Amino acid sequence: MVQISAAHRPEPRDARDKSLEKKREILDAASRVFRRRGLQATGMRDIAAELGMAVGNLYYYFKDKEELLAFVQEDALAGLLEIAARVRETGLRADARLFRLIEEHVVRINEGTPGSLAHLEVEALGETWRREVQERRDEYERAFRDTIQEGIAAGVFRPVDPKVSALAILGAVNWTVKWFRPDGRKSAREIGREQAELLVRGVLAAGVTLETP
Amino acid sequence: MVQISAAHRPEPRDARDKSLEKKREILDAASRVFRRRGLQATGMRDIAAELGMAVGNLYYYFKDKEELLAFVQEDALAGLLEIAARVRETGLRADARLFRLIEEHVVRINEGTPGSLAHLEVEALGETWRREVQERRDEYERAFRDTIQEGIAAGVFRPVDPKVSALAILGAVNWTVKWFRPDGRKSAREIGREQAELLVRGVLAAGVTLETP
DNA sequence: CATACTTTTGAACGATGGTTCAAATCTCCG
DNA sequence: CGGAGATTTGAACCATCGTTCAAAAGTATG
Repeated sequence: MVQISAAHRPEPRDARDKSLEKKREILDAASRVFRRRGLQATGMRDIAAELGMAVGNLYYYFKDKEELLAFVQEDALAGLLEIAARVRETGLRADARLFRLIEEHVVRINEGTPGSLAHLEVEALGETWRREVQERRDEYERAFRDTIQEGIAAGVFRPVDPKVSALAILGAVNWTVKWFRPDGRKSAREIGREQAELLVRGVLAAGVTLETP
Repeated sequence: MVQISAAHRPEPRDARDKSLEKKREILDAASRVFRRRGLQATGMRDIAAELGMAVGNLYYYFKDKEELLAFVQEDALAGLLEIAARVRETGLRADARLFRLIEEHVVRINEGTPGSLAHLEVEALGETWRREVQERRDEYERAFRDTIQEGIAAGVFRPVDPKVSALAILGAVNWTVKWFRPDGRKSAREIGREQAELLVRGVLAAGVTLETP
């Protein structure tokens, strides 16, 4: 969820909703352009052009480029965290849950605008925002680490280092944004499932048969 | 290897070597700054500062920023391709070779300056140079794809999609540059070996025992 | 030394990008 | 309709970045 810093403290309800809605529009447009042109390469003017509005107007909704960037990243991470929560609720065995985490992650970041890949470049943020975003990212990584940890405890996974394994997995899936093409041979879901199979098998203990959801 | 376009066509031997040596120095310095500040974020002035020289001097050795960038990337890829060739020569079984490819890749891009991570951002290059660099990168990716393919043919790997698997592996290992810290708990080699074990096991056929070099 | 060359310098130029702001426009409610 | 706020505009400002260039410094050779 996006945390709104009401710049103008408007009347109770209507105006506030209107403003929030507009912020959403801007975030979505920014996501779209980021994906198309790359994060660092897109300027405020590009984002404004995508919306058909004047540059200056962006600054009515966001303090500066960094704040806009941070919001986009938090937004993307919020979506992923929601997925993680849903997967956890299934109560499936660790391998099946890890499988799903991977599959859904690949689908999410590669199709549909709200996915966005922006959170992959935290370096672009200044000290203040970076911590904020990184905290969320750590939370998301923890979903992977915990699942791996639980799998080890349950004996379905080998005794790997949960941190290194989680980062290997996240690296593999995040990398897909660099080469996935919507008009390619395979869908995001197909690729997600293939990668899930590879990566989950990589941590599976000997003698255990993979449980795929 | 770096392909030198002798800008000034100097006398036979000495001057040429001197110039080449200087180019090396610049490439190394550029690599260092890129790693520290990020690719897009570093300017010509930063690179010059790293060397303690004036900005303009860079343009005596490289036509423009793009050429410098392309050379850094080709340089990094050349190092990786050399590793790939050496691994192939070992004649080991496919799983052992893939293991080594992964291990050495992680070591190379994470320690020592000449490793560099610059080749991860091909988008920064213009049309002309991009093809040049991408061709080399494809060649490197082919080393992974071929090894996987051979493993499948030999029955040591499951029948995975070599392309998707290769990209998953490369994603996992390339991602290490985003989180590896030289002063962390584990060395680049340790991390490389752990990831190699995870990733190779991921493609291993049922019943085959991993052969680690 | 003197000469011819390579190498280095740093100021300056033009373009671009983030940002500001006063004015114009829109939106609602009395 | 009128006026008070919210929203939008776009020109202008300023810093930065890639790049150029004429001049200075260095280096080797006769």
